[in-house]
Amino acid sequence: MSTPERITSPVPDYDPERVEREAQQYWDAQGTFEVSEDPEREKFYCLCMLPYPSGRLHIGHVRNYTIGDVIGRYQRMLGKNVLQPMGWDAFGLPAENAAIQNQVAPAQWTYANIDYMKAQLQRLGFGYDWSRELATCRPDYYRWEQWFFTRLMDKGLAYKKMAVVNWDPVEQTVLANEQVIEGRGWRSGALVERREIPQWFLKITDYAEELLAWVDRLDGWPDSVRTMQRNWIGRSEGVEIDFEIPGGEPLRVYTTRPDTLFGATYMAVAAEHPLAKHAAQADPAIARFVEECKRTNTAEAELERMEKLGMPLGIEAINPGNGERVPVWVANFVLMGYGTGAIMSVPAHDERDHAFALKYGLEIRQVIGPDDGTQIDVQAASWTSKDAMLTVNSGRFSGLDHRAAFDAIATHLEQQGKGERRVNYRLRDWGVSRQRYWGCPIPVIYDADGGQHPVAAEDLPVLLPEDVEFQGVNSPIKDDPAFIETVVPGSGEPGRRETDTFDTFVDSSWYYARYCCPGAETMLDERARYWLPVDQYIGGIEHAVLHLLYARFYYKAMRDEGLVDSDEPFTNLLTQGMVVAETYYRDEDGRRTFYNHTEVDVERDDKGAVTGAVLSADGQPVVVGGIEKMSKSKNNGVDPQQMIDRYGADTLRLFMMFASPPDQMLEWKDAGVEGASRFLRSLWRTVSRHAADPAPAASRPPSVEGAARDLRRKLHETIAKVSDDVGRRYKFNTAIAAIMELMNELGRFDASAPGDRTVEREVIDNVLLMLAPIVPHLAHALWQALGHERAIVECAWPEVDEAALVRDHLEVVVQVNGKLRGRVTVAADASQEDYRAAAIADENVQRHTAGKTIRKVIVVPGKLVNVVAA
RNA sequence: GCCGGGGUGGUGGAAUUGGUAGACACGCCAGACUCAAAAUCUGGUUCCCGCAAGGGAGUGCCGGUUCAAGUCCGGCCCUCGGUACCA
Repeated sequence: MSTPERITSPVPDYDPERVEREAQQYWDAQGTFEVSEDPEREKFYCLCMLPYPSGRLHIGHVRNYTIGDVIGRYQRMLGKNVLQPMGWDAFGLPAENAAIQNQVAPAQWTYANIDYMKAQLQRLGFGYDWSRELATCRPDYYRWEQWFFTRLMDKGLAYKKMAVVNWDPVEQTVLANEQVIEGRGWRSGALVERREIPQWFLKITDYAEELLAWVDRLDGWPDSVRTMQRNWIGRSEGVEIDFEIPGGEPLRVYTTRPDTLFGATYMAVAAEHPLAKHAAQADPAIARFVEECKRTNTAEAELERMEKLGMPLGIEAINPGNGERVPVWVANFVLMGYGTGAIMSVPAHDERDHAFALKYGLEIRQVIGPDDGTQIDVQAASWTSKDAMLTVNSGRFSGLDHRAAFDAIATHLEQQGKGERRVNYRLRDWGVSRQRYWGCPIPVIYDADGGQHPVAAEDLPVLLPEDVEFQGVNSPIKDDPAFIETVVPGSGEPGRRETDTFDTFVDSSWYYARYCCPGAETMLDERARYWLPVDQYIGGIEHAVLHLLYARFYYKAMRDEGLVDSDEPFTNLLTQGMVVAETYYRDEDGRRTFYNHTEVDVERDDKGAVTGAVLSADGQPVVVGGIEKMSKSKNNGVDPQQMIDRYGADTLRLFMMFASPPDQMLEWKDAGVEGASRFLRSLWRTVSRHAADPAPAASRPPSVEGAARDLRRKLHETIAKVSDDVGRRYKFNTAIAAIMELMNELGRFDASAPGDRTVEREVIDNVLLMLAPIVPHLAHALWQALGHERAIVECAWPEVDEAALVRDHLEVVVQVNGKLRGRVTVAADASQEDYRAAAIADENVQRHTAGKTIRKVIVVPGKLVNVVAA
């Protein structure tokens, strides 16, 4: 504890606003974070997923960017040439919603948001090279996206086909899945329909095999993300089988279970399947059913959860295994977009087929069973195992295991010309067309015959008009002759522009490469080869599949275009857990309005449990909607601005890193910031007082003893732990806790012996160095106050003094039969026998072993002794 | 439905390779300082029994492996994220 007489002069209070302004001015003036390619130094590209400019930063952004900044600044202290860029994922749906609601052009709304949020990021002191800033809605960015798409068209990797969308029949517009609530359009309240329209696709499936193979080599990625990507790609080996239809084209299905062919008792096709369409023409009941199948949105989760319904088409197909005739049904759970749009149903050995068969009284026939002869009842439940099974009731294919039956039946079908082995992927081609305004225009021109022509490179970019007014909800460029009317490249004939725009995932699939070469007059240049791949990528776990898979695909496509020379874009990935928060809403006039927690008063019972909530403005109840991911649409974001204003950026940064480990979900509550603020104020006082005293001797005495030795040991143990936590484990919360423990110990240290102040100084210097990545402004100011000439941002990460870690004695715990019964101290070099003797000699151990025989003594050196007695 | 996470005190979380459950904080309680408040400092704080020493229980639920299980295995429950047009 510091004694009062040591205060030789009053020290200024911690003023975060001033400290942070001065540090930021220093970094700006020095150009600290502006970097260039330097082949002499090891590079480190540290990247956070770029934000959507929704209006204000929310707490999830602060978490994400603080993690990135801590890693970037730490790597910088290790001497690397660190690039940290920042930009804006600026196209997207919310800008159009704002436009429709507030009569403001999406561009204007977006640019205003970018300005505001950029100022917020700068206020937080992140070490970005702002000279590389980009916004995906700027023509100098999307020009190259358009150019690359025309290259993909030339290579046949971009193509057009029919695909289903959610159609709002009242608004006469396409809806995103998010805009469909309980089957109805979120504005109109109308029942949404599925509708097929022509759309552009990228052939990501051409890369399925490579994307899958490389998942195994992404050592720097979390296993959970790798598993999710593997499952998403969903490679399967199966057989395509033709079922003859008397008087018609054969019905082709794909199955991964040809071993169950003899159990196929009915077929099911999608509502959009030609067979269903044809049958609907003749039968009004089928037509009604097919029509009914359109009354659903396109989301897989919805489709899988809805009631499985079907109708017989009055058609029969011939099972090529046994020649039996089986009925063909139309079913709402079979989708045209998957496989062939038709399946063979084996109710005995597939859960969904089983449920459907029970519902409609279809035959359930067992064709596989346990290989030990155990009887199973497939009428009661499906039996789906591939292991320890044998085929039965399968003619000459009976008595085989899964692999043998698969091969024998597949070979038989191939010989008969009725089937072929096929590798299939769950992964589907990437639909990139959006029928919306605020996105990158797809650079295609149609001639009078509907022919497709990529826009010539010299005519790019196809500019999106920014000065627009929304009439209703539809994209203003869809009926804007000035945008649409053009000439066909080459022929000079009148042509019409594509009015669809790109999925915003296209924008975010290559931005990390463009950061490397700002201003380039090509898509990428040589500079990209220096910086890529990204060494550390940090972003939300919600992007585990879509964004991260699209970006991987795009990178490989860029590689094949000769633009980059590595295979994967992100060497190491840190998936940040989401910051989630309570939602509150009301349903009025068929639309749902969400309210922010700041607009709501929560009512609790005696135990603190939430019983309900009312809107502060009118005192009327709102629905407590449950905890969800923070999002603009759910209006459950937390505004970090108040905390910046009140406590400063460093306190907020420290709190965010201390609150939980980065990969864990964080349920936001406003409490706890106070502790971070208290720690920084206390640190400020301690260091300021120390700095106000005369400087201690520069070098430490050759040996320090007693309390000073213990303190030095604690210091170097802490350096070891913090280096491991920050550099390897990404556990910033425990790193901070370790530093707090060290500071608590320093607070108890009475610096009175000669050399003590030197040790105290060693602790303070190293604490500031370790905290510099997390609270860089405060570290900068205090480092300066201690009289260091070089700014802390230019200093190296501390090193562990191994000699300081040495201990003479260790305390270990003693258990009797696994229960803690005492503690003993042993010499650091104690033998197993020493441990055993010390443990058995312990008074409490004696009491618990009295009258028993000691059977075994387990010694874990340095940790514990377990005495097993009975 | 399917795929991937998570569940530990009043709260956030710690326990890194199977070895002391609850580090470090928040909150709360008591005390010091103060006319008072704020700030600061000291002590206490998983639950139950006990003056204490100490004992018992305890990491979502049920069962198992082990000298030893929050951690490993089997089966459940709840919850969050993704589910291809939110980003």
